[in-house]
Amino acid sequence: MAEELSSGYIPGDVEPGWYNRWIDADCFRGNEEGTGEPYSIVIPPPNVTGILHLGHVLNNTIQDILARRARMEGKEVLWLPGTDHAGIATQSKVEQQLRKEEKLSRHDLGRDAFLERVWEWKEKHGGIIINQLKRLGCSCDWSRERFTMDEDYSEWISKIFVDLFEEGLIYRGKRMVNWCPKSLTALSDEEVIMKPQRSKLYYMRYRIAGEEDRWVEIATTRPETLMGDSAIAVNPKDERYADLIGKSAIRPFPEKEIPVIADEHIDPEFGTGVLKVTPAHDKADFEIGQKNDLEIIDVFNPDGTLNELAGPEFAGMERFEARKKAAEKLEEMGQLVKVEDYENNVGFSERADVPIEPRISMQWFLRYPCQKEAAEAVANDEIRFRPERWKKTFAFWMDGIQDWCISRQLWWGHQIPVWYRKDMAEELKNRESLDLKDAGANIHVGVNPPADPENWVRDEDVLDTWFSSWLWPFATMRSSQEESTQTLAKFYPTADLVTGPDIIFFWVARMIMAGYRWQGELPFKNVFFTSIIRDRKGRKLSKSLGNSPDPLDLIDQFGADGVRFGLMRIAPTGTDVRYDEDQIVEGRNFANKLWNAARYRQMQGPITDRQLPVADLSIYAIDILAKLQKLESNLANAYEDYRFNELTQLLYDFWWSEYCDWYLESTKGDFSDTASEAQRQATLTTMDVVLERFLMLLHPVMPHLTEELWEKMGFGDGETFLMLTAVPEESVLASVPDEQVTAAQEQVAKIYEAVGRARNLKAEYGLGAKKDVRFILDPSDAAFAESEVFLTLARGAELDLQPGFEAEKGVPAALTAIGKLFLPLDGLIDVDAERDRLQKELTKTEAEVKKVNAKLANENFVSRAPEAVITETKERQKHWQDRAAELEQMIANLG
RNA sequence: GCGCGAGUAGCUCAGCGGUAGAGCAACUGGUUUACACCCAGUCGGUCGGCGGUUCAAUCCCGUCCUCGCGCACCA
Repeated sequence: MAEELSSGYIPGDVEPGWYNRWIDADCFRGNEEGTGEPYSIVIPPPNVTGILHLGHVLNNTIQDILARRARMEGKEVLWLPGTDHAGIATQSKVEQQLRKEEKLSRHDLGRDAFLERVWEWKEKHGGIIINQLKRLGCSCDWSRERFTMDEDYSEWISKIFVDLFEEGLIYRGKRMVNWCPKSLTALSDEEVIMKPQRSKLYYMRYRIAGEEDRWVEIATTRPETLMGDSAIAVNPKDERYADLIGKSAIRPFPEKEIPVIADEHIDPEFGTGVLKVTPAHDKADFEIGQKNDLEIIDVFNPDGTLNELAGPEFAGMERFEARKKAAEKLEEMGQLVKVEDYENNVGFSERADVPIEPRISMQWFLRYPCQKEAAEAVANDEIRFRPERWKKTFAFWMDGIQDWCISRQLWWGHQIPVWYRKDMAEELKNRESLDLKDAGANIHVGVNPPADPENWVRDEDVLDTWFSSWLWPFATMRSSQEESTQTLAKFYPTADLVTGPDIIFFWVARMIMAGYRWQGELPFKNVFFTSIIRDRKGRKLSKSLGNSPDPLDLIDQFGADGVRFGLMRIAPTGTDVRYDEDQIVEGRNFANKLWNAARYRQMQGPITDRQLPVADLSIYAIDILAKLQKLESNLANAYEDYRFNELTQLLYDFWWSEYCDWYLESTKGDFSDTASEAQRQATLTTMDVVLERFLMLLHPVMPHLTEELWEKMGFGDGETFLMLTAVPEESVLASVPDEQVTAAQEQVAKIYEAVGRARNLKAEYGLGAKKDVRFILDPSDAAFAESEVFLTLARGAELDLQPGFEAEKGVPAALTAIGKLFLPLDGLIDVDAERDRLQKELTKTEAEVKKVNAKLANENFVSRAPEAVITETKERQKHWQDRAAELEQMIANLG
């Protein structure tokens, strides 16, 4: 029921209450038995360890807007939420805590005890981000919340591993991988970030074996790996070194004779044109090694320190320490020629932010399934990417797709469902490769463990977290045991996926392939890519820079609705977003503006039945209703194109400018003692119609505030929720003839324009605040009858209609759309000031005349431009010419 | 190196063939039937540079400059 509004909107008093009421009433439930057209989104699962940052706010606000809009279109909506287990991030957080608080490593605890700790940690902190999403107002169906380590979900992981293994797409092999010496695990190519580094290029010389004082010079950035050199290589076409091929060089330490070989890969232009070949520590070198059957000498330990193979003085030394030491040693031996500054790109571990080591190790790899289907679906727009340009990025990656290293040397995650027979385990572990044809008596690959587990040992590794996320759209809707479910039948494929372009390969591409592989169809129809939020200086938001505001602080300060609205106004249309707190302030201000406009309405009397009295509608009422109608169609277009900034701006402009600044102000006279009851009722009804419809339109963006006003104003019946109310399809102006609407809008536009002129005149003469001024109008239409509203808006006491009025010299005047307007100033006439003012306007007008004349004087324009453009230009010419003539006359009259 | 995107008012950004727009900031003036988280007014732009297409270019094309991003990578 209607309830009085306070003078300022306090979001903190309103928002949490509404969220609880929605939850209690089960408003977010996606009903698989519902009859409405289905609309579904799966949330990009945030890390269970994570806390909300602005990127999440942006992303989830968009999803919430889409979900709420769909509900109000009468659709059956499912927004399915959840979190992922974030293997490396979570494990290292718990390890860190363990080290700090108990001085223990995970190995001290052992696998099972450690995992128990992780689960404890998850129980304690895992709900944080979910609660933060709730505070934002996200209308997720929490009854369906999923976690990638849930039992059901985990079964899926084993199942797909087994499927892919049996299909021959998963294999184990000894390969060069990206090794993170800090997290002590292999990483996929996607988890390596190339960063330019200021390095040094070391020029060193190796002696040629069997020759008197002959040396060969080699340039390298990594002298610490020279102990692992097993050859040096030159380009076969490089004449400088042709005679060396087949000979040997002496590796300085540990001293050893290594062959000089020829390989096309070597660029004669780079450095000295000679490459030291370290097959164990460089991807390219590894390949050269394979081709030439070179020895692989791994001189590193997994943690990035050097081992005994590097020699006793290097063993145990950290890799960058060893770099210095190796250079010093070469120097001492007289084999360091020079050192140059050099900038090169070095791969860093995305999570641990340390340089990765290319390292040979035994890992599981996946050849992607359904590549063709995925590539085609995006190429032919069955799955639409927005903005479209990401299609290209996707296609490019799909085209050069590499096998995916899916094993991780971690404990937290889905353990690989492979068991080795105990007595064979060592031998199998070291086997160069392993795949389908090796399975059988000694290797068990299955969802369930072998029947006699005591005779088997399980592969210790876990799977990449993304190996679980790529199943998200369907594995959240049915278990691996079920053929289908009602939920899946109703809501799969999902409609929209909202995510960042930074995970287009990590997640989006893989989900598409998984969708085709296990569901036989695409997982979503549209992908909307948001972008990265930066600060005003264009830097990425990050904790270490301290430029990343805590969204919860912002919500406390400005309200969730204010944050949502503010962020949407700067939402990306394809590029990065520059975050600016002023925008959030604007969001809050807008909420307050709406609140107060509702409050004003409330002060004028009880709510009406919202049946427009067509015969009594003023031109201003018709105008605002027409603008509301226009707003609805503009909004529909903006939604169609996922233009969130535009739709927010449309809502803002309509309400603040069109409704509050103009319409609401124009009605103030309707509530005076002299106004008729019919007039008053017509205005109140118009206001109610506009406000009610506007609350519906705004609701997806500002759910709490709109729901509150809906209730407090008394629009609902006290039982239903605005969020579940369908927006009527019928236009608010359906009962008014089009010609009448057009005529009213034209007239109102003229009056508003003239009001602007009048205000301007007042301000120019320092009377901006005065209300008792008298205007004289020489009207262009003798039937002019809108004096009252004109005076309300322009704040004047009298509008004296005097056709053909001739002013005294120096009386300020302005040309308006409704006629020539004068502002008589008793005894205050300043002829010079008025002349200057008019002259200024004349100058501007003449510039316009000149522009338009030039255009019409151009024969090419007149003969080739479309008729409509020429007509319009001629009209404009007349308009400016008339105006200039009148201004000239006015100036002449001043003497 | 290849590809993508951006450069419009002091700031954050819209507009993308036919009279350059908003909000903030600045300045002037204001308590008026809600709102100072407010109201009214003003100032402010060779739309990154240079060419081209067109009757007409901020918008299309080419090229260059600056910045950001992605991919690849020469040790």
